[in-house]
Amino acid sequence: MATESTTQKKYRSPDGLPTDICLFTITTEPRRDTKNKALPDLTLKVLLIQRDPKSDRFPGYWAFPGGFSTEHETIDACAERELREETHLSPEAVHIEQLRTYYAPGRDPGGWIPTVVYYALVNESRLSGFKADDDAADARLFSVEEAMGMQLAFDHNLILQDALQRVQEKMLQTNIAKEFLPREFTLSELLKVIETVVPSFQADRSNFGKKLVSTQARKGIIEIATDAHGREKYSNSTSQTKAKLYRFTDYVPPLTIY
Amino acid sequence: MATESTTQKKYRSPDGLPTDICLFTITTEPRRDTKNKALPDLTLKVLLIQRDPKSDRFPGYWAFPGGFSTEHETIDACAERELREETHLSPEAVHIEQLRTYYAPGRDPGGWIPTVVYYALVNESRLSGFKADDDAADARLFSVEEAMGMQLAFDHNLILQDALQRVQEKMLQTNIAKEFLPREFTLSELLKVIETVVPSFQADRSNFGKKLVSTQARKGIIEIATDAHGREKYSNSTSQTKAKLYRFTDYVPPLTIY
DNA sequence: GAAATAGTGTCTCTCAGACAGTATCGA
DNA sequence: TCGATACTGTCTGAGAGACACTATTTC
Repeated sequence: MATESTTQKKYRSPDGLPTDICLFTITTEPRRDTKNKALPDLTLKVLLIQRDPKSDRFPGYWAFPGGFSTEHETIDACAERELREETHLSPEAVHIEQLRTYYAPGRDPGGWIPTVVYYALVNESRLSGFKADDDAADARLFSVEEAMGMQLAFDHNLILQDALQRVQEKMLQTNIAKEFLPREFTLSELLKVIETVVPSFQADRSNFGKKLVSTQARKGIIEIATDAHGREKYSNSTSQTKAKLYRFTDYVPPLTIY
Repeated sequence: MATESTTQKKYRSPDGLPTDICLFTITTEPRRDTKNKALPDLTLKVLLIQRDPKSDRFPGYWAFPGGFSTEHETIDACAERELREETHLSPEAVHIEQLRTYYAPGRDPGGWIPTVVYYALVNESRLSGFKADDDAADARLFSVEEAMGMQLAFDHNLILQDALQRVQEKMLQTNIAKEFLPREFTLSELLKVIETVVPSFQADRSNFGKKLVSTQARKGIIEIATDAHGREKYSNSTSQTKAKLYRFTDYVPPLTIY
C-alpha cells in the first residue's frame, strides 16, 4: 500500500461505506406458569427494521438498522449517530462496539457496498421511549431465535450469527451483563441474564453466589450495594424473599487457558 | 440504512477501501550470556514497509503493508492477497484475522480512506524466503518495542497498539501460540513464547507443565508427540537435557469469569 | 564441577460442585 | 400451608502455587 496508495485514482472506489447495528436487548415478561411473585421470563431480542417495500434491493425484508458514513465523522461516530437516529438512544445509555467489516461480491445488489457492523447492548428500560414512538412503525424487536429463522436482507443472517457468538463470548468473559441489568441487581437476576444470552451456561444458584463473591480470582467483580449510611440494600421485587443487591465494579479478572 | 441505501447516489463515497496487515513474528537469537546449549532469546517483531520517499503522504515513513481492495473479492481475500504479494507467503502458512476498521477525518491526507486492518501471525521459519528476497529492500522486521517508539505513517501507531493488545489477549485465551512454534515443541519453548508476547505472564516452569498436561479443565489442549510406532518423542536441541515434545490439538477450553 | 534445563515429589490452602437444610414472604 | 426464591452449611475430590530435589548433558 505504501506506494500504491499515492496512485489511488486508478482504483475504483466503493459505492459507499455504511454501518449496520445489531442491537440486542433482553425483554422481561411475567411468568405465566405461576401466580406467585417470581423471576420473570427473559428473552434475548434483536432490533430489525423492515425495508421499504418499494426498494429495488430486498423490498420488505427485515434488516439491521444502519446508514451511510460520511467523510467528516469517525466510523465509530457514524455508528453512534445511526443508533441515535433509529432508536433515540443517547450513546451513554448504550454499550456499542465494532464487530467487524463485511464485504463479498454481490452482498448488496446495489453495488460495491461493504458494511462496518457494530453490536450494541441496551437495557430494556431505556428502550421504552422508543417503543412508544414507533410501535406501529417498521421497527420491531424479534427474539434472536425467531430472527435466525427468518430470511433477512443482504448477508444479515450471517452477521447475526457472528454478532450473537461475539456477545455470548463477551457475556462470559467480561462484565457486559451489566448492560442488561439495572445498576443494582440480585444474584438470581444476574444468573438469569447470563443463562438467557448463553443457554448452555448452567450454574447452581447457591454455588454461583459463593464463587462470585468470595473466590480469590473473582473477588471484586461485583460488590454488595449499600445505601448512603453504608447499610446493605435488599430487594424483594422479584421474589417473596428479600435478596441482597449487588453492583458491578470495573474489575474484570484476566482469563487464560494456561 | 433500509431506506437510505436505495438512494445511495446522493452520498459521497470513500476514495478507496484498503486493507492493512499487522504481521507479527517471533525471531530467535542464540543467547549471548552463556556458551552452553540454552533456550534462545525470543523477540516479538512486526513487519513494516517504508513508504516511497516521493509520496505526498508520509514520504519515507514506515507503515504496515497493505493495499486497496476491489469489488470482485471479499475483504478477507483482499487481505490474504496483500499478504501474499508483500511476503510471498501462502495463506495456509499464516494465521490471519480481521482486527477492525479505522476511519477518522484526516487519518489519510489523501482523502476519505478508511482501512480494514488485519493481524497476522507467522512462524519465523516461514519468513526465511522472504527475508532473502528483500533483504536490502524497503521491508523490515522491527521489534514491537522499537516500532511503538517510532512515528509511523497514518494512524498506524494506534493500530499497532490495538493489534498488540488483541494478540496478547488471544495468546492467553486461545492456542495461537502454535503459530509461533514448530508443530512439535517442548513445554519450555511454549512458555517462552507466551512470555515473549505477554511479558506480564509469569509461570513456574514445573507447575506449568503439570497444569497444562494433567489438569481437568486444560487436559487436551496439548498432547504428547509420538512417532509412527506410538513412542514418545524427545528433543534436546534447546537444552542439554532431552525434553518431551508436545503438539497442540484443536481443543480450546471455554473461559468464563463466572 | 558448573551451567542450564527437565522433570518429580510434596505440602498447604483454596476451590468447584453436589446437596441438604433453613428462612422468608405472598397468595 | 404451599410455592418460589434466598441463603448457609457441609463434604469431597481436584487444583494452584511454592519449593525442594534429582537427573541429564555439555562446556
